[in-house]
Amino acid sequence: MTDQLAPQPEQDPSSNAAAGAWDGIAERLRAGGLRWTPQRRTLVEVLRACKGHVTATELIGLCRERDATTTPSTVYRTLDVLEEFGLVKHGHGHDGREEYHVLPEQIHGHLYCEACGAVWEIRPETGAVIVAALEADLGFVIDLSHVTMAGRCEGCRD
Amino acid sequence: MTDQLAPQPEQDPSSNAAAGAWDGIAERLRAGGLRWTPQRRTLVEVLRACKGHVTATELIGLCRERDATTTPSTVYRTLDVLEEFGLVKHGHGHDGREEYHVLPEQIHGHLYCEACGAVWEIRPETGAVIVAALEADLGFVIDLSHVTMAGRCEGCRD
DNA sequence: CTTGCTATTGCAAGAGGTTGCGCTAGGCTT
DNA sequence: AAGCCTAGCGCAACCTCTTGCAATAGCAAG
Repeated sequence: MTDQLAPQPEQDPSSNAAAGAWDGIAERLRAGGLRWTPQRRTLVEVLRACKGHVTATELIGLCRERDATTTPSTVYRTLDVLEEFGLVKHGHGHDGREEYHVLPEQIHGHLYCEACGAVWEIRPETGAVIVAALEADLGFVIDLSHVTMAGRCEGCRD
Repeated sequence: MTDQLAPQPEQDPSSNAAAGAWDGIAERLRAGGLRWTPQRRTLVEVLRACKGHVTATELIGLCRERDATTTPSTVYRTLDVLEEFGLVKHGHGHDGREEYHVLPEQIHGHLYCEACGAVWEIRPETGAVIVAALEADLGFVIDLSHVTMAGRCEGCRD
């Protein structure tokens, strides 16, 4: 189950780009009748320092480093709120566990190799082909980043 | 979160086709040094009566109807064994929960509409396009049936 | 039929995630 | 500066799934 051995793995060039996207949150929350609490502040600080993908468990761990009193339910609920504001987006890894995409700039899908455990990114052009195929078929517009598809990478198919 | 409202939902024409595929299991298990136990018998009886897809939770419930002493860990472990024999195949629903495909005759993917909750099947031809696109891109061979992709169906995209 | 090896079982504990509920405390109003 | 309304918090309980371990029971051999 070891990860990140892929020949062409997770590239994150403009990682924490648009870091300023977080700037107005306190105000944006209040504008919607929501509140800016210490717990939310902690989670947002953690997320600002994240690039790409994080699992919910990792986020809870990181929050606890800053505030040992962090409770899981609060983190999950805050993530739901942030998702409504478009600041994070949740998905499911190959095993169904939750993982969050921070600042989903460029939507891309993921492939998990069941044999070597590596995770690959689907190139945007290929993703576009997939999305187009489904739209042509059923008129369905999919969110390619919601799930990690499983299979076998080039080097692992017997 | 109600399901099965799709205009073109889950069709299962030859549902429990190849029901005979279950016939030799006891012997096949023994041939591999494994054992035929009452618990496995119960689960297989339940599976024989299933068509298409079932969640792990549903299976545990159905087993308990036949044998109230059924324990979850045994069911999960038996499902793993049956999967190695190709009799079932596990995947993950849109929310990451496990679901099993019984007698995976024709591999097909699923789409979940986040708005209306309906589940749609991806037509084999469309699935082939998707698989081909990924193979051409990265040489990756995916298992389209492992996950349920999420998005919005024709009637639900604003 | 009895014996013995070991695959399986059931239990208990634990990890990840969700939910209902009473109390706390943001933050707008006066 | 004080008060009120209610969003959000922490807790406890529950659900799904996994894993380690000791005891049980298939089943093949004698």
